[in-house]
Amino acid sequence: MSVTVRVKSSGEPRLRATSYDVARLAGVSQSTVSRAFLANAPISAQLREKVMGAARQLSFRPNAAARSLTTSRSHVVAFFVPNIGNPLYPFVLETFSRHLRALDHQILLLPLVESADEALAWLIQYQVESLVITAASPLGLSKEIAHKCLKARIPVVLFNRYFPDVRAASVNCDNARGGAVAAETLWAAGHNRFAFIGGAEATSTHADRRDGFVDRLRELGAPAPLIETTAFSYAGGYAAGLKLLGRRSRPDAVFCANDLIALGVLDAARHGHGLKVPNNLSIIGFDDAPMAAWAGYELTTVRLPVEAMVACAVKMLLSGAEERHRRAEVVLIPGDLVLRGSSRVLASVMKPT
Amino acid sequence: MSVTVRVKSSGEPRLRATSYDVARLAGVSQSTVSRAFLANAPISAQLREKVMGAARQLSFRPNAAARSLTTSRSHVVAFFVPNIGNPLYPFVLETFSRHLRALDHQILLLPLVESADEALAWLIQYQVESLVITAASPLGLSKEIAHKCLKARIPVVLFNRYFPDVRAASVNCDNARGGAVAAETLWAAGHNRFAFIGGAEATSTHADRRDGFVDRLRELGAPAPLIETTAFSYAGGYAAGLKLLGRRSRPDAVFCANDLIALGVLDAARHGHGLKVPNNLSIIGFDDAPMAAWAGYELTTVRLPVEAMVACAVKMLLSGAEERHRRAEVVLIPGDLVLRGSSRVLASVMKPT
DNA sequence: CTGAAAGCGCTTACAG
DNA sequence: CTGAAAGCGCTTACAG
Repeated sequence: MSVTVRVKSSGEPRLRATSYDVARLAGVSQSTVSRAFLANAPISAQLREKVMGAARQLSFRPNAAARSLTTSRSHVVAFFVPNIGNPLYPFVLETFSRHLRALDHQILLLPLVESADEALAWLIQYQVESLVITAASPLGLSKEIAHKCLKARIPVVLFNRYFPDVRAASVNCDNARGGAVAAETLWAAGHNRFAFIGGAEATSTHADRRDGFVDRLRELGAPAPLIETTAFSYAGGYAAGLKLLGRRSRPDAVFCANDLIALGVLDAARHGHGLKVPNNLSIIGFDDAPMAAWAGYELTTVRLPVEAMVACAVKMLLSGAEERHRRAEVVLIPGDLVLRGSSRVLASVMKPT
Repeated sequence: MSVTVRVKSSGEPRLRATSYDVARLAGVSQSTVSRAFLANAPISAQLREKVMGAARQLSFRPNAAARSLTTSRSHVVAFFVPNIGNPLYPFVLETFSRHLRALDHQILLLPLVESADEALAWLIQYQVESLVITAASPLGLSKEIAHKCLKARIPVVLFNRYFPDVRAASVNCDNARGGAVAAETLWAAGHNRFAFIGGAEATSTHADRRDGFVDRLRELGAPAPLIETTAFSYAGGYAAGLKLLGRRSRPDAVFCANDLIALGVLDAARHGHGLKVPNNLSIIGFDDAPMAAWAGYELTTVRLPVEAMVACAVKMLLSGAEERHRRAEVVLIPGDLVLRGSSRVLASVMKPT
């Protein structure tokens, strides 16, 4: 005997309707109700309509847990977003949400875990189909999680991150190219005392942006830049900027591993050392966080192509489920330079011959 | 016959283990396996240990979908976060994540929906136990969603938002008190041409912050402030600031409905009108977003007590599940003023007699 | 196209 | 405390 839907006088169902309730109301079998909610099921338009009418009356929707149990598919993608401090990531998450909605997949947030094993247990418990990791967490946890997931046959997509020794799919901005463009831009503007201020050493974003910058400067015949490392944060950038710009021969062109750092450096230059930007110092960041466009900063930066990166990640996510034995792919998507006021444009403009 | 766990040569399970697999390996009944994973189930320490050992070998965790089906409890809380542009909300979400993890509840992100009915259908499909709404969306969608959820007996907690005509539980910063403190602070500093720049008129944050400010100024015998309305964003604040500060008799003290607006006004003052802050103009915001503390802004603001608000919201969430007939509660939690450089402190300091 | 029935992986009375 | 069995609400061969 199945549960009866009791209806209060006010008309709200007290218990949630099941497909049996809908079947009874529509005068069809339960299987037919089930088919009415399946896109390509064999069912006549007539019956489907009858079912849908009854379903509407009862506010019925197929129970996702039951569906997951029978199909062994949860349609759940978990997200591990340790870099919540980066103002770009809310937009990244929102973009993923939009893309995944179109494919009827849901976003479950991975809670803060203490170990990769705990994360894996959680992923298994919630029948997560795949995992998106948006950053390297300080303790190398995300790398370990990625590794264990792959071993457990849970597809992983790394967003703007990769690990040379973990064969997970990965979508990245072409960070090295972005660094190279920054180098070209600063060199063309007539600068000659360069610096790079990076974030956590172990991250691919740090390393690739730095290498792209350093290598291109060398190719151009420019002097080698100073290299400074700090936290991927405003406070980190401020501290590093304060220190770097206090040197005897201070740099006149700084490329930072992300916007948060660049904004900190910019404020350290202005408020800590009384420098003019870009007159005394050009600064270029990376990401194009919303604040980069603010009138108080006008930060020249390399824009992270979020939309294209997410579209690519989602494609990998879903294909990964089927061809999970495919080689791990690392995709690079070019990011455009956004020229704003924090960097000088032309050497000839600033230093007329 | 139940599914056998096949093990590859490399040792990774190909199919996920079930409680039957664990039972077989541990030499106990399947019910015992189930009990081993339940906190207060009747089971001897000895058997539990044996089960746990087998479970570890097979990387077994109880399937949440199956559990949800038998218990009719999903332990899933859905989040509707339309105000993703506010840099405070990533932290709000992170704080919720931390609090809910302790209670073993999961966070599922509500996708962008087109109607309240669509949202409700989604909530039913995913067996969501309760919904947290963190803001009013432009089209009044969140209000409608809150209303329909309550009718469908899905507990709703509004975060920093309430609707006079929807009896949902709600946790708020004491916005009116915050506005009053801003008024007191600016009046004590010797200002006398006040303005309030708000966001969407229909939101309680806008209305309460404005009313607290306006009312307290009246009580103090101060002149009534100009009232300006714009979008809850940096661009909105910048535009409003540009306009307001171009007036013949421009205000010398502005209180903004949130930090994003305040930061926009501040930049409009400095870069659009060449004004000095706080010499020519004091500005106070609301929220204490990370940027408010940046050296480029030093924004005086009322700090949203996120930790306390989230703790309270989580308590409501879980009690709401049981005492859903309780009166809708609107909790106010005081937020402290954070004095920084964007507001003058004392009249006597600035205008010595 | 339609319906009756088995089964997904759990929890929980029920009996011992 | 322990086990055998029913049942949660679906999907999907299977038979017609």
